[in-house]
Amino acid sequence: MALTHDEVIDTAVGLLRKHGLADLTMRRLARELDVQPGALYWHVDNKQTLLVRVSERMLAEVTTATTGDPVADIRRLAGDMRNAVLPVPDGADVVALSYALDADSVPAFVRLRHLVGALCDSPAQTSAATDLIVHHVLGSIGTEQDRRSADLPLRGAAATFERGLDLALISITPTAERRSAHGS
Amino acid sequence: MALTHDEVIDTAVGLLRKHGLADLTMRRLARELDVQPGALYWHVDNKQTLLVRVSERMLAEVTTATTGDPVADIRRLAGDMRNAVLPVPDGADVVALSYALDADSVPAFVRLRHLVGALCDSPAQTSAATDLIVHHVLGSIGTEQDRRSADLPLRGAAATFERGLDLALISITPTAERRSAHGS
DNA sequence: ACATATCCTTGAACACCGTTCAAGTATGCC
DNA sequence: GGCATACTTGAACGGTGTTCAAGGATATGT
Repeated sequence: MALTHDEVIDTAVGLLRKHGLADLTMRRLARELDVQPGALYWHVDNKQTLLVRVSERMLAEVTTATTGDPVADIRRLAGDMRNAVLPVPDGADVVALSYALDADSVPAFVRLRHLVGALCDSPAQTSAATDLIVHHVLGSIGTEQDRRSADLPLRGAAATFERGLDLALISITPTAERRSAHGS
Repeated sequence: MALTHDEVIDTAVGLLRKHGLADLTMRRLARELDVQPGALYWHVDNKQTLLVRVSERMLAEVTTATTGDPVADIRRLAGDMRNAVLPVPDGADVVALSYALDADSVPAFVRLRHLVGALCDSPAQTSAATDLIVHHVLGSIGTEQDRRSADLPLRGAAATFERGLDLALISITPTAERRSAHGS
């Protein structure tokens, strides 16, 4: 059977999930597929674009339902992204690259921007708030993964993630709701 | 003359500044110092810790004066960090690693945390807000650098950075000041 | 002045890496 | 069968981080 683009990407994701970026090499990937390294270059331009595809695949199934409350939806979407990326070593780095290079090709990012837009007055504010949230999500995950791979303790990473996300959300929550939620 | 730890780090910073991470190799660094690659390992444990030292050196001179207004100080400190890291290709990646592994050894981070703490009620909130700001600063720079190195347009990166920072700051600005600044 | 101990460098090797490309093999179509 | 298109091989090119026995330099003690 001939190799498939999807087969290459899926195997790459599997390799990343199991061993991290250091072991996701073109040669290792070729070995995994019982193929010579050169064969991969028929299906993929180079390693960088392969990583972008890997990132898209990692986030492909992050598409939660809408509840009607945009703030709750954003919180849930961010949490789902974290759950999808955190167990994949070096996942945050890979996803950050694809956010920079081609954010529009990742449905999860498009949806996040849409949800944030519903709470913002201007496109500029929507961009700034979306960026802030994405940077926080990917930054938190990245820090956590860097520490994990260096065998350093993680001291309540999940709670810090949620708290930071809440702070980011405060800035785009309508003032009325903000005051009522202040005491919690 | 014998090689010095500082000389190695300084040359590494210069190399990173001029050519980016791809050209900051142990061999290239050794060539720059007219030395065999093995000699570097007397002064540095491995490449990862070398990068952490490089990051510390990059941020070493980011220590602005205090004006009395913590919000203004934070804004200025964040801007200075951006100015220090942005012109160094792949600088954000390198700094993110050192924030994850050893944030306390970078005075700029310690100072930021101190300033944020002055506006927060609890240590937990201080941690979350500091994380949020650092993630935004490094995420913005990282996105900008990734796009630059891929020859993609940058569409008002500086303005988006400032706006995102303002949003993050809203969440820790005392409510009274917040209402008065809302109309701008 | 000589021996010793510590500091630092060399040179070579090990086991990898991403990428290219002419030449070869399959596969489907007329 | 012939032919074009789709895909793979095998080998090479010029790199990479890291280790380590061996050796050279340098300072200290006598």
